[in-house]
Amino acid sequence: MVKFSKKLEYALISLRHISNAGNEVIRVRDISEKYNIPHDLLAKILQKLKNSKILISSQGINGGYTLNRKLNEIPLSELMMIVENTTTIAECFHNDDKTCTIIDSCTIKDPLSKIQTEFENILKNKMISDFV
Amino acid sequence: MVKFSKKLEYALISLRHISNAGNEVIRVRDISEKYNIPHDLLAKILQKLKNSKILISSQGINGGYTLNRKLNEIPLSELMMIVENTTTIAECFHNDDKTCTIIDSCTIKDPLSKIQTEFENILKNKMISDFV
DNA sequence: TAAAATCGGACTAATATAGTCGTATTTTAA
DNA sequence: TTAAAATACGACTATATTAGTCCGATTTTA
Repeated sequence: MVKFSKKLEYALISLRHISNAGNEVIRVRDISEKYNIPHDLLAKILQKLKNSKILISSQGINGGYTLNRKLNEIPLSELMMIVENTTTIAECFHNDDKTCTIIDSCTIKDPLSKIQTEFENILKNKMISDFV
Repeated sequence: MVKFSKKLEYALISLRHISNAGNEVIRVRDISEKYNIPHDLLAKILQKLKNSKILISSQGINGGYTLNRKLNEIPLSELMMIVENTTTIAECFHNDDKTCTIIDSCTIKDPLSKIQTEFENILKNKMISDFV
């Protein structure tokens, strides 16, 4: 069955928590303990969110994370890319003005790719705020 | 990344092929060879489709499969359940007439379940014919 | 009756996900 | 100034899922 990953769930839980905390700086440990998420695993997920500018981090003894972008402006697809290290599938140029140069190797032709493409389009229109 | 399985793809390819063949009986070997799909694996997938009444099989030397239902009447979600041995997620009774009896343990509360539920609703409205 | 098809359980291999470990760096309060 | 506590990050291990294989049984018909 198609499943969404734990990493995605941990990211969503964290973003909700940090978002609800307003300007307060949130430590990895705070989230890890409250929601029973492995600390090291969560730490890496939040690092990725920081590297992609969704969170802001501060190191040191009073360090932690705060939000850098509004959750209703971040598509779910973007979050999935970030936490799961995947790149977007190739854009399809097989459009009306006949600019497609990759017809021979076009992956959209097979059924699974059609599903995958349609699915990813759906995810682009779902914002994180819709789920937390 | 969320991915759809090879089994689902093999099922879709097979259904398209059998559908296009009209009344002709199609052998596992025909599909297996034409699309380079492992024979034994494909055989089991088609067996499942037969057990769930999407295909009709005949055994023996001239045996094979034919279609039993129209592809535009089979939701993608149903096909996924069949080929991947999964059961549907629990129906949510948390509806207007307040008949929900599982609020305390309701899994829809966490973000991932919200996504999963929405996603499965989408799949119910996509028919196999939309993808093959 | 032999060939060729489906039937189906048990098994193995490959891949992806989840989680752990160790060490470095940064910051700040005592 | 130094110890504590936080993030930073690569490498590693464990677990779960998916993909594929193997082998024998049953069914049908030329």
